[in-house]
Amino acid sequence: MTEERSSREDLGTRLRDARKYCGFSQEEVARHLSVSRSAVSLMESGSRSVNAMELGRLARLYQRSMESLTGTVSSESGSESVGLLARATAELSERDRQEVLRFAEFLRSRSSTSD
Amino acid sequence: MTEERSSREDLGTRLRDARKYCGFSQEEVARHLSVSRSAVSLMESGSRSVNAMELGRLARLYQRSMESLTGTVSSESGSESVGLLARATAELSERDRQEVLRFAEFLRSRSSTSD
DNA sequence: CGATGGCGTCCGAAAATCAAACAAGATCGT
DNA sequence: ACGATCTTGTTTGATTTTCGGACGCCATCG
Repeated sequence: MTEERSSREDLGTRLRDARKYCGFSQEEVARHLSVSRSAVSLMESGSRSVNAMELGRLARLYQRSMESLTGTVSSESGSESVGLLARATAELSERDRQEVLRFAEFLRSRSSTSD
Repeated sequence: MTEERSSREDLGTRLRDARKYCGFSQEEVARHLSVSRSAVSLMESGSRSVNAMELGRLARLYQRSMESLTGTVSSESGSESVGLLARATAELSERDRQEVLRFAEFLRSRSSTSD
């Protein structure tokens, strides 16, 4: 909950910075998103969550990538293996695929440090 | 409203495709997001909105960009002028900047077709 | 100094979300 | 083939969030 809150606040801060950088008022942004101005204020203070579509429109309005707004790293360098695994197992039988997935699940649960 | 709904369904479909491609169950994704499994099901059917943070974590889990999940185009080719404008006005006096913004606002309200 | 614009915050009403529960279909192990 | 297990969709009523309007505050404008 506290964790949730802090990253929402970070997002809010970035949103506010981006908006001010572009010279928009909350009112204008509100109209752009079809929400009330107070909603925008709450978003920027982290007291209201921003949904995916709103994030998309904001990114477009502010000329920024979504990632730069949320602060998430698009792709952690270490493992691009996920897609490849899926591709590989797609050709196996339903049975064997299940095996592989089970094993992968096992590995995931074993090393719970990373995602 | 109908518009809102359809793009949420699109997002849901992409989320479901991505999840299946990676071989995850809704249960696993739910744990990853710290939500109930039913929530994931509703997300994928478009009956529940996905907030920014959830979208971020999903993008990371599925090894995809947020844009590819929401289907939004990161930057519409036509106008990269917004950032530039902001940069330019940053050096003006408070007064003059207000003038410019007022003018920009006027232009925006004039041609209400685009964003 | 009055007016205006931008913003934060509070409020009750309305909507969204929650998790738990059940049903259904598929696949598994034996 | 049969029961066990897994995965998913859907419903339900309680809870939480969000809504937009209103108010006050502060800065700037005229």
